[in-house]
Amino acid sequence: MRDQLHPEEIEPDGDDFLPGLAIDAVIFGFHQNQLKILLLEYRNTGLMALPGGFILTNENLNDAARRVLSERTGLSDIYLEQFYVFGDLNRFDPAPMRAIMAAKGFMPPNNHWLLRRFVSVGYYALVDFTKAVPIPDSLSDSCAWYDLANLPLLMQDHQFIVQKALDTLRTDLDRKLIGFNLLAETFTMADLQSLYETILDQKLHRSGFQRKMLSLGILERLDKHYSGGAHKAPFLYRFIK
Amino acid sequence: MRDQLHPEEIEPDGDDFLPGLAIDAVIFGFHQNQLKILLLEYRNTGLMALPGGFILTNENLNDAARRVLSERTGLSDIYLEQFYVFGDLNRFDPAPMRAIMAAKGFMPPNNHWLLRRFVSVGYYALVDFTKAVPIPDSLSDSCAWYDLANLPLLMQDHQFIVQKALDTLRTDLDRKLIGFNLLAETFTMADLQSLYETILDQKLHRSGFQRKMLSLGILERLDKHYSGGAHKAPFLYRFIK
DNA sequence: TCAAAAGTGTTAATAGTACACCCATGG
DNA sequence: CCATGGGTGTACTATTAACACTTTTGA
Repeated sequence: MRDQLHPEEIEPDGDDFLPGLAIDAVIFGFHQNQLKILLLEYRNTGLMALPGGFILTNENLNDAARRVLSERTGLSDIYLEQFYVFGDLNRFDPAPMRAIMAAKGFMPPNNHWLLRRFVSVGYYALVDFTKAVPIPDSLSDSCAWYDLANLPLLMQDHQFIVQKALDTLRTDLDRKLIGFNLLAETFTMADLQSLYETILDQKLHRSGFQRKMLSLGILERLDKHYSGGAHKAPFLYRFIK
Repeated sequence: MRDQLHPEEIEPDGDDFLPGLAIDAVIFGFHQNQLKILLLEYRNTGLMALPGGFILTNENLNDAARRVLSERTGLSDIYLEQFYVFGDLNRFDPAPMRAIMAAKGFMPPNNHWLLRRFVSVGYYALVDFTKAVPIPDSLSDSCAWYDLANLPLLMQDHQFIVQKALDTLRTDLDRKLIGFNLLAETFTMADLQSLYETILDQKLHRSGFQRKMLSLGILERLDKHYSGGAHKAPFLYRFIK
């Protein structure tokens, strides 16, 4: 359900927000050949959750998602995509949220708006790991990157949401030019291939990959990158805007 | 926003439903080589709209969509897919809904729940045209098929929703085995090709299409179909379950 | 026997896979 | 001068596209 509270969200009516509707964000980053996502931790409860938020009554849904993303990463202009709406009744379980609020010393009434049923719109986002600055929300104690391959136990159905986001990311990888949003401004072909291999969880052929990427006509070749390694220096590339 | 009202929906609080959340359904059918969708008409207002509905407080989101589909077509086990959530503020315009209710002799108070802002989950559905029995909802005067290529003016952003559904249908056509849900139980290869050509709005090569479909291994060849035409009788096919 | 439509075959073009080769680089 | 990684070349294969040929059907 939800995890991010501003002071006004503690109020029992939640009048500033659309009722019963939330956003859950699976924020992907890529670092040292590993896919990572941002998770929030509620220390006194042991609960971990996806970043999320609510929609202001005078705010577009997609803008609310961008706001959540920006609040958790400090970044704007993030690649963002809706991928599914989670609306099953069995998501409804007020216990974790009550525990989280209690751990913060707030005892909500039983009819508190945060303890009601929520339908959640899932978004996935792709950010430059080196640029993002994870920032906890008002109810969580930490916001940090976690290896997708080695996630801790997540509250509610957040594990399922992550899986669905990853599935969507994989099928979108061909059709959209997604890979580039996870890399720094310039990168080598090996960086790009490693990203693709990590997302798809399979090895790709080096020469074929190189020519396929170049044939797309979306890469600009820059100077060579001298890493200090004892081998031919690879070209750097940049995504043509 | 919304168009389908049960008696209990006329009540000003809408307590039986999740507040501010609706479903809009783009229901595709295929007949005489034309893609069609179901539309509702509100005669006294001149307004036309997509079928839609709300989510009961004790109902799964996807089940609500299935219910709406079933109520408008008389069919169950319909192919159904979420495709987008429409949550922009500029969708919010209570005038059409007020006009619709007024035309039915009901003057809603200004704070009536149906006149508030709605976020709408878009679903597209694929149904067998010959089996569906279009049924209006309690506020509309007709429910009928309309040529996608020649749609009337739709209320609010429903034209945009249809376009987005069609875009999704096209990109899904390869990845999922979608085509078959729009045809009768048995069909000729020409029927199937015509369906694909209509959805994609482009000509396909006959022999290539035939072999590609057969190579998928999902078609069962049945008896020949003698149409009375002065030409070779085509085989009928059925989708292997 | 003819025209129309259906099924299959043939070839060319294209894209994808696998592997090989040579080059640059720093130790 | 060697090991390593990088860029490109080439052969092979699978898929797709384009067109041709043959068969069936009812008039």
